[in-house]
Amino acid sequence: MADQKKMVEDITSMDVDFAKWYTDICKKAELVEYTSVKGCMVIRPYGYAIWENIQRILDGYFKETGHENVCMPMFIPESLLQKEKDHVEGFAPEVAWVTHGGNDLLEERLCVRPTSETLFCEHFANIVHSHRDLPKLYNQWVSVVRWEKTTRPFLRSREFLWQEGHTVHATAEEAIAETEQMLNIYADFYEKDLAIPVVRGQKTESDKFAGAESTYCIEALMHDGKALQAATSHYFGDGFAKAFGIQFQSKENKLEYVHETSWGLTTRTIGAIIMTHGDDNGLVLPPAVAPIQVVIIPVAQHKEGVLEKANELKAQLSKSFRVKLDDSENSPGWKYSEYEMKGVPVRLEIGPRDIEANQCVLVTRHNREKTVVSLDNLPDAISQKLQEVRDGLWEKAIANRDKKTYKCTSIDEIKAALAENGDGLVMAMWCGDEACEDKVKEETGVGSRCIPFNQENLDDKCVCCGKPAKHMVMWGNAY
RNA sequence: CGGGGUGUAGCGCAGAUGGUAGCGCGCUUGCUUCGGGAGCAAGAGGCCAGGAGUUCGACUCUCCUCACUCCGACCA
Repeated sequence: MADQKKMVEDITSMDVDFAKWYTDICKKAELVEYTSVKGCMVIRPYGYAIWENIQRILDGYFKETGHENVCMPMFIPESLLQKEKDHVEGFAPEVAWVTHGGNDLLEERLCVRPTSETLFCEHFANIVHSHRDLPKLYNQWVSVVRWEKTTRPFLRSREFLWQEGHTVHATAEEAIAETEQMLNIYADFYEKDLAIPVVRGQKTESDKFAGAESTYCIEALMHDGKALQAATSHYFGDGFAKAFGIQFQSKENKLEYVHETSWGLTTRTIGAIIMTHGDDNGLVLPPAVAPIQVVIIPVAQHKEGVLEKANELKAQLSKSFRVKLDDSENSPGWKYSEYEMKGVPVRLEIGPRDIEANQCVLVTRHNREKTVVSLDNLPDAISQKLQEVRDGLWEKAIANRDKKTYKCTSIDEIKAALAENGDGLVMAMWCGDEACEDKVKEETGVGSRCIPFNQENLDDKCVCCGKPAKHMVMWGNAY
């Protein structure tokens, strides 16, 4: 035992090299594998199972709030994409084009959807005629393609999975309410289900979605102090409606344009989970989306009765939880490390001594605490442990965010805070002028992430120019 | 897209001045083990990223391409 090996081999420590640590986790926890197409990765069964859980939960929230799923084509004719000027300008640099069908050159090239506003608009124009047709609350779970220059698993791939919601409404008020509702659904999902704290806010003019009137977002802080846009929700006003001719007859028999929204969340969420909760032993998954919530490790499984008991527990617990029993020939120690690497929230150890005493050992992943519990009322004990993991993750994430949130009233203060404590979220006042936004980024390296809904008056003056401040802005270095 | 780094067995790496490839882990089989990555024994596994040169001969030298990766710029 004295020359016991490192618990987990080949994971770079997160404090040594966070980026390397991240890719190590992605590969060693068997979430992704690279392919021969740059920037396009295989999401492996364990990684995809996380996504399936994310989908299942979110889709439930969408349905509860009256949304329906649809599926649009993956190709957009160039002429359709070009109907909204800002939109096409925003996306043109990163779209992939299909130019041939078989051996024949297409008359009009087709873009592989980078997002589907234009397709939805074309469709809405066809099906919306009367105020009785409104609202239309649609969503789709698909993949989109953006030809990114540099790529990273989950955080930036050329093809990624997401859901994009698209809705049209009779009034601006209704559309704005929808935008806010969806942002709150995302925020609750992140905070309650994923145990990732987020800041809700609005993007500045320069940072909003191409073609949107206003863009809202939730921003999360990763363990290394960088910010990550976790989800967005856009209000389009009637801009797209006018470009695409989406009109309806109102009760007053007037022809009016619809008001539109869109909102999305991507597989990047898996990256957020990894970078918020993971540690040097591997992944740590919030119970709500963990493909395996409880892993049962039989100890001395060759001995009489051990596997039988383990199977019995598995059958019992599978009624309430996602359970795996690992009865492979690997040693118990190997299994402990393996499932820690994979982030399984609760481990259940059962051996001859336990069976004799009618007990088992439960170990929570985030703190590796071991508890001996009775086999009576085991489901209750597990429920409690899963809740402990979720709450433990939340507290850890909140503590990290508090530690890395800096309130500053001058450029020098920003520089000093970042130099002293490393990357983090900088809260500072802003006059609303884009020149100041750019200058802060230039001088301190942190860009504006959003204007948080939760405003605090840190100062009367803009952190940059000293003129009267309009908002507190959250600044940060982002993924 | 700009600047670095790396491509040799599934993974991590070694291969001085050119001579046809090795180590650890993993994998397979057998036996012994089993409460924090077990031990012994016998095995399997390589177009040295790809292409073009130089050379009697290239993993090794030259050029080109590609991929991965890190740091910037940009983005979900």
